[in-house]
Amino acid sequence: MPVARILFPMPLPEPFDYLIPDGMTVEPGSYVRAPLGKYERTGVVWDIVEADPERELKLVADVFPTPPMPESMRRFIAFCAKYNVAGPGQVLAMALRSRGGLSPSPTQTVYALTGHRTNRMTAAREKVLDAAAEVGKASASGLAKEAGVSSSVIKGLVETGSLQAEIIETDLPFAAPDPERAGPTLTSEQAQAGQRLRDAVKAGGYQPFLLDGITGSGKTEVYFEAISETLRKDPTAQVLVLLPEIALTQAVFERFETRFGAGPAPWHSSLSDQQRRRTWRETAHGRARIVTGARSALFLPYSNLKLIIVDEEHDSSFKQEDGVRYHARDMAVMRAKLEGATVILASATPALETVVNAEAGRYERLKLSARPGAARLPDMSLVDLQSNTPEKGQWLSPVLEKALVETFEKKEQSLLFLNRRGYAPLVICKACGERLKSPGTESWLTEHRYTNRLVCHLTAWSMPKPDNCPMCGAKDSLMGVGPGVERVAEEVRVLLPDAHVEIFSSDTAMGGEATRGIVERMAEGEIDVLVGTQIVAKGHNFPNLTLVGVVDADSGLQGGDLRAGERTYQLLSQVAGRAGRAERPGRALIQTYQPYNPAMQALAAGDRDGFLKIERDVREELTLPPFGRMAAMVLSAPDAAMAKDIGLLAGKAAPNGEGVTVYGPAPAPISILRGRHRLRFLITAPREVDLSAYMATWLKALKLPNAARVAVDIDPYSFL
DNA sequence: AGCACGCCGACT
DNA sequence: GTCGGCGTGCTC
Repeated sequence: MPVARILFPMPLPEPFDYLIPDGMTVEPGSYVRAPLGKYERTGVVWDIVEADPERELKLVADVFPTPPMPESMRRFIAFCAKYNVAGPGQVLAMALRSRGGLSPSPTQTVYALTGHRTNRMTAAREKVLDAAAEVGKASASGLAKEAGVSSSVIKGLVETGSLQAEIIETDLPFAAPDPERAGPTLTSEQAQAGQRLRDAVKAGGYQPFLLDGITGSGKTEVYFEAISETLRKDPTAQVLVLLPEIALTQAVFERFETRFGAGPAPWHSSLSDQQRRRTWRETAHGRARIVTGARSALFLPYSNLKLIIVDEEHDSSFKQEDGVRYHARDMAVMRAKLEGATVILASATPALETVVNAEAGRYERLKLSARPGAARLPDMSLVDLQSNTPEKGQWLSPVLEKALVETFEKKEQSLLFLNRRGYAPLVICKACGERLKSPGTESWLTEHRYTNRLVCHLTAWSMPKPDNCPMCGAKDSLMGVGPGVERVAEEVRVLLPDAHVEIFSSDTAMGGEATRGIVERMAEGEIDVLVGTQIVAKGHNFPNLTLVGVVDADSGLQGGDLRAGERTYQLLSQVAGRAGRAERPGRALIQTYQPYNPAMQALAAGDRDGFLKIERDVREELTLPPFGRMAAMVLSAPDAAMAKDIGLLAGKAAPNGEGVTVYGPAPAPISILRGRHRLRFLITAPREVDLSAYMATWLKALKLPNAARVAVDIDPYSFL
């Protein structure tokens, strides 16, 4: 008697066994319902084995009409669980993040004109027929609302035969992209890279690429060639394009639409339930041919995934930092391997890990070194703040001020970059010296003048700015310290009273609509100086932007983070790359107190490879990633005493491992977060050690009180 | 994950 | 005497 082993999307240690009732067709990968405890739940048949006739088992209740999850996907889930030290069920839960996707689309009744006019017309009926002529097919309530009448009028018109009811599915299939559509004319360099990708897709099988092209060199058009070939070669093949969440904009959607005549299926955290189940269902049935999404789109149940593109592959948003902690870029490469697919990692500033993989021959490197047309990379120069100090209480050096004035006088645009939201990143009391913190954390409150509130950027907690110091009660003693984008914008407004200055940060650009507004005004030249955070670094093209000023280049270098230098280099070169993308040459001024830091020197010289070489040597010397492995274990408890106890407990439980070094426990850099006291271990090992297995053994040996929590992070990025 | 079972403190 | 706090263990 065959038994279905069903994996549930829960943190259970293994799949559970169920009998398959007579007449039910179930295969490995089938999506099923089965009784579990008190309720019936959805799971996936992991495999089918022979039953022990002695065992009393429950029966599989139902099978969904969805194509079974392919074996490659099940193997991917198993790998992902093992590698990232999570339960397979927890990983499966990421793949089932759409409630309705397993069932057929819900339906809706819509009404359309039949062309027949009754002779018993009334004013209300007239209005409805007019509305129907205008909007086409619509629901009864929609039509009634449009016409400004009650829905009983619709009912009457159906009875007289003027309107006809029609049942349609609410989740429509995505329009099919057309691979034969001609793309833009490519430069010879682009065409060559594009042809290499086409050849790889034609040959089939696992083939990893690093598409290494400077900002503005047309990486997108080149990987569009690979997409086109994938769709053309196999009419059921699917393509996944992973993008940083922040880059999933209307503009990107439109680029796909222009190239392939149809937009991609979207997947990201702010989709509605309806959009989510639509993309999920269409992907599972193989009807969505191109999916663009944030990191979680990697866990959609593609029926025939043949190409994965990780755009901006160096971007740290591909690292998931809670729940199952995984790196979508690394998992994408593994998924491509299991699917026998082509994978393209694209970036102007590839991660050191990726460059090392390319140099070792594990990835094939394709270089794009020129900007098409007249566009040139901006001239970069460092502004040494030691000798070029801004006036007290200001943040723009005389050199940068002069450049801003010149640019404005030439009627060109400037962009000032500062990765700090709000007005001031710290608020202190002049009377008692208190630094205002968010409750239950060690994190400082940021002053926001725009809303007149004090905000915690870590927990999003906020309060109106009080008149009196909450500690000593002194009146009007609270003072914002340090620069935020609001304060820098204020400084520019004093410097250039006639200029139109705007702020671009996640606070001013809530939602796509406001973002588009700012981007459009900037593109049309209505804004003279844009002061922005990280959000300005991505993708936008502003033809008249010729000056980029980096207000505080050093801010990213602090914190003792393993990748601080690398990240600073990537971010700043991306920001600087915004300047001079059309005919006019651009320049970038980078304000720093550390002009001799290798990252700064490399930026000024435009010597990315030289910088990577220094980084590489340092990491190799210290056997840090990618030359060694690293993991973190973060423990938290509701109070300091328990935190100390569990730290000792966990330290004692650490197993011995060949070559493994355990550092800690140390207070986590943000040691109190949301009222919980946090400790951290860092674990390093040589490359050949299976650090995942080591961490799993440690976790198993660890018995902690219920209030304590543990999280394992393989290859941590954030050191918070 | 969700839920039941169970064992101790404060209430009609 | 019961109601309900959340620690522990189970779900094929």
